[in-house]
Formats: sequence, C-alpha cells, structure tokens
Amino acid sequence: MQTVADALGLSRATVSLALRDASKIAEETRLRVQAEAARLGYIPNRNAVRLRTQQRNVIGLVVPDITNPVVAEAAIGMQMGLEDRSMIVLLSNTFDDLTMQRHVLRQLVEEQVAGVLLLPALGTTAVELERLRAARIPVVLLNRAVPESDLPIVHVLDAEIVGIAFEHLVVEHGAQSLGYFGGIGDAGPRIQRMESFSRLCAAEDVRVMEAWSAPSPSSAIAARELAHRLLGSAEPLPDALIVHNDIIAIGVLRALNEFSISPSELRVVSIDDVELASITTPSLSSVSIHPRDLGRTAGHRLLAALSGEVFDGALEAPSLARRESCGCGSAPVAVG
Amino acid sequence: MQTVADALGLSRATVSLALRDASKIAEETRLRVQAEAARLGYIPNRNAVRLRTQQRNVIGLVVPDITNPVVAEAAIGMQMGLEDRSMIVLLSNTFDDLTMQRHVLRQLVEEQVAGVLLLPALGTTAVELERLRAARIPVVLLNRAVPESDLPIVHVLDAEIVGIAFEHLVVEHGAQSLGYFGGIGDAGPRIQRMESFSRLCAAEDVRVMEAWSAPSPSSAIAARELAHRLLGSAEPLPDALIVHNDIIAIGVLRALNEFSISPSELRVVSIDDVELASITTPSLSSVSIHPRDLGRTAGHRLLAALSGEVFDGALEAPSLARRESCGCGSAPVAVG
DNA sequence: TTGAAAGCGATACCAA
DNA sequence: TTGGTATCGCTTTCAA
Repeated sequence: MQTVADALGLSRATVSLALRDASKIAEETRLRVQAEAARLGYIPNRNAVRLRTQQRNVIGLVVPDITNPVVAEAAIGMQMGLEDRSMIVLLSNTFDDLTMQRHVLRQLVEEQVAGVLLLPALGTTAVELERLRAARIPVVLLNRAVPESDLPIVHVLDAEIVGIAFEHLVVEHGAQSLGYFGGIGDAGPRIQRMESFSRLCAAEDVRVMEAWSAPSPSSAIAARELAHRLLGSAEPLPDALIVHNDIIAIGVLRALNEFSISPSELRVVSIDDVELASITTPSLSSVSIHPRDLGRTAGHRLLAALSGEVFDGALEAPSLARRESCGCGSAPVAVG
Repeated sequence: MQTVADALGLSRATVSLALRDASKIAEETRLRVQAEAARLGYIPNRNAVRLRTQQRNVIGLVVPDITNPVVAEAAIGMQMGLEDRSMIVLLSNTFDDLTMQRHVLRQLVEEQVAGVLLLPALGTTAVELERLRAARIPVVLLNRAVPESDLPIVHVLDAEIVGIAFEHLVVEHGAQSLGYFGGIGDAGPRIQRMESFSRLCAAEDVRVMEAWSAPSPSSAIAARELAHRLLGSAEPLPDALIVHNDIIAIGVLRALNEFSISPSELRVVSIDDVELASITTPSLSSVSIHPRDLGRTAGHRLLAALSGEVFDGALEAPSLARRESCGCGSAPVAVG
C-alpha cells in the first residue's frame, strides 16, 4: 500500500511520517498524502506496525464462562476502562478447564499481548502462569486467587460483602441461625466467604446450619435441586440464608416458592445484584458488587502495570439492595 | 530468539524448519532443536508469522451487548465451532452504537482479521460495512439483517418461531386474542416476527391486541414497567402473549404476578429459552432457539466462507419448552 | 540436509 | 523537510 501511496512521487518514509507525526512534514505535503491515502483506501497493517515498534495494544481477557452475567458485566466494564487507549480485547472462555486455559494462555503469549486479565480456572496454580511470567506479560487476577502466586488481584471484598449481609440479617432482622448456601467448594470466593461467615457467626453467637451451608455450582437449576432436597429432608430451616450469588439464589427462591415458604420464614440475602434480582418473585435482596466497576478497575490496574505506574484506584464498596426476599417489604414499583 | 536458538550451531532457517515441517530435516537435528527451544522457552511471534505468511487466524466477533444471555451463548457456541482450527476470537461490544461499531470494525480491518461475525448495531446500513468489503474480509451476519446488503446471515427462523408459539397458544390453548410483546421497534427481529404474527392472526381470525403488541427494550425492568402501565390502564387483556424474549418475559411475569393474574387468565409464551426460563415463578414456556447452535453454525459458515467452500450446515429447528406460564401445568420438579 | 538471502509492511535513524 | 536503508521475527525459495 505504501508503494501505491508513493505513486504520487514521495518515498514510503515520507508517507509514513505524514500519516502520523505531524511535525517535520510540510503541512501541504501532509494533506496531499492524507488525501491520497484516503482516496486509495489505504489501511495500515497493525501486524507490521506491531512487529516494527514492539507496540502492544492487545489485552487478553480469560474467563471460565462469559455466560455468567457478572463476568459479562465485568468484561464490559473492562472494555470501557480500556477503550480510550485504543486497546483491543481478545476474549477466551476456558470453561473452567485447565487444559483449555493452558492452550489459551499460550496463544496469548504468542500474540505478544500487552497484558492479561485472568479469572483463573478452578485448580489453577502458579506453574500454569509460568509462561506468562517468563514472557514478562503483566497479569491481573480477577476474583479468584492463585495459590503460591503474588500476582495483583482485583476482587470483591469478600469479608465486607459477607459482613453486610450478616449484619442486615442478624441485626436488622434478628436472625439466630444462618446458612451460607452455594458456591464452588474449593474455589477462592466460597472459601474466603465461608471464613468470614464462620468468624462472624462465632463472634455473634449465631448458629451455623451446616446442611444449608453446602456448596453448589453456579446454576439456578442445580441450586433449586439442592434446596428441594434440603426442604424435603428433616433438616431444620435456618432463620436466614446468605446465598453465594444471584443465579443460585434464583434457584433457591424457586424452591422456597414451591414449598410455600415465605421470606419471613426463611430470609434470603444474595450476592451480586444482577439486573434480574429486582424482578424475581419475590424480588431478591442482594449485596451489589458492582461488577462493571470491578472490570473497569481491573482494566485500569492492568494499564497501570503496563506503564509501570502505581495503581491508586479503589473498588466501589459493596452495598445492599433491600428487596423482598429478606423480608424488607415490597419492591419499589416504578410505574409511569 | 531464533538467534539464541542457533546458539547450537545451526542457522535460523534450519531451526524454523525443524520446529514445524517434519520432512527435510534430520530426525536427530529436529529433536535437538526442539529440546533446545523448549529449554530456552522459545515462543514464536505470531505477528511476525502473520506478516510473513499472510496467515489469518483471528476472527472478529462484534455484538451490541455480550451481557445478553443469548448473545453470550452464541459467542460460546462460535468459539467452540472455531477452536479446532486454532482461531482466535477478538470480541467487541458496540452498545448498539454506530460510532462505536465503526471504530471497532476499523480496528478489525487493521488487524487483518480473517473474518467477522457481526450482530449489527441498530441502524447499520450497507455503507457501514464498506470498509470490510473493500478489504475483502468475509462477514457473516447474526440475527439482524442489514438493509441493502446481501451478506450471508445466520438467524433464528423468525417465522417458524412465531408459528410454534402461535400454534401452541391458539390451537392447544384456544386463545382468541393475542399480543406480540416487546422487542426493539425498528430492529429486524421484531419486524420479521410481527409480520409473521400479523399474517397468522389474520389467517386464523385471531384478534391482535395492539396495545399489548408494543415494542420494548430488552430489559426486564423496562418490560415490567410497560406491563404495569398496561395492566393499570383500561386496556383489555388478551388471552395470551407471545413475548419477544425471555428477559422481557421475566419482567412481564413479574408484573402479572403483582397484579395477581394467573397463566390461565393471560398465557405467556416467550422466545429464547435461556436457562433461567425453567426457574422463574411461574416457570416460563419458551420457544428455544438453541443459541449455542446459532453461534456454532455462524462460525462454521464463516469458516466455509474463508476457505471458499459451500456451506451446508443447517440450524437446529426451534422447539417449544412447555412450562407453567402458558398454562401447561406445573414444571417438572427434579428432586433427588 | 542445511545455509544464505530475500521479503512481508511498516518505522526510525541518519544523510542529503 | 525529505529519501535511503536497516530492522522487527519469521518463512521460503534456491544453492551448496
């Protein structure tokens, strides 16, 4: 293309300059070049540019499941946090599969990406990330920590979240027995939250209902089945439940509904506050983690790492959306 | 790196060959090279490879909103349809904004992507895609058609979907009056479906309730508000509603619930059948469009276009998931 | 079987 | 202010 462009008597070098660096080129030449380039429909080849300049403008986003609304929101937040710098996002789903993740990470290294935002697959260890480290590609972890690794991580403040839900249920609603329902058993988030949960229950003398504190995959259907099983068993009901996330909570709500158990009998506070939470029946009280902000912050953090800056941004604090499922009364109905 | 690799006495060319093309290289040399490469942690530079070979292994996926579960599912389906060919997916959200879409498409052209899967932003016209055409980048459209353009499109079979819902409501449930609720007014899908809907209603002498056939954005909250407004007004209820998608339907269901209107009074059949549909209260009868299959098919179609093959795959036919919201009885409860 | 050299499309240095 | 030329990392003839 360059050669075509100097079909107006100039050298490629001049054209190259004229198309970017404004200085050092006669205003008139520049305009002529730009006009001609536009006329010919010239489009620079990013691959060549990258090869020559070592420029890196691609960010890898690696997640287990983009279908998860929180993940999708975070992805969008990240894209928003990056777009001004004309960064491009390479997305990959790992399906929580280590082999897949290995494959993907290798590809990203080959692509010479500027950095990687990683929501690690279950079972990810530091060795999995060795290649990235060797290639000196900055990595920011999202939500799930990786054992033995000191990578920067942006994550929801588990202790704070659990604290908010706990405080609301115990202090405001007077719950005496609690369960922490769902979440993948050996994944970071559940482990972290269970820890806070247990500590709080012990400190405030609240009874922990073990059966209702079982793990569950992030699926409404699976959660509903589990809740069904518990409701059909002799297990006593706790006063309230903190549910690992909204998707799981929707399954639980459905089960409670089928057993005609009202929020006053079993209060539910969930975590995430996705859009759907306000619209379920009963509507779902949920601790909002502001997933978009999470993604945006992670993006900024990665950018900071790229330019060697110190990162100073903080995550938006979680906050409780009070709705019906905890017994806080009816949902606000916005009718026009 | 190559230079480092021939620190074992060979030329870069030999190394390059040894690392891929098995023939023409002594078995022993090859092994030595590969061992050394592994030891040194050599990673080929995709940019250089692409530049030299003109190889293209990146596919652009451009969608308005990855947060939409159907879109997310389709994205995953596409990724699955592509992965064996070691293709990489560049994802971008346009937020249904034309300026954004222009920006993104330009980036994709610069990246020299092999092809683009595009779920066009509202208002996209053929001129928007001119650049892609000029760069001879194959495009496959997803779901929304682009006026004046003859690009191949993979889309849900709107007429068939509406037919299934209509038939179920009118023939099996005896509905005499119907509404087609929601969908973006000037977007392809709603227009297509409204057309089928009107034709069917006319043919079968079913009354079309105009007020209940209003457009609505794809948001449960907005849909609920609209339904609220209608329920609070003097508008008569139709016997049944075909709802544009599950997200909208969830909002509608919530509104009906708040007005204590049961499925027998207003039957609802929705479109999409996302996972959540089986778990709402009442559970949502929905025409499944198999979004993953949609994505996979689109991916295959694009691959076919890349290699100049004729595309022969067909889309999975839509099918109705009968649940409670149309009055088909209680949801199957899978209790262990 | 291996090596030398050209070239992919751009940038950047140094002269002119 | 412009042009010549080396270079980025790799593949690919063509000879040796």
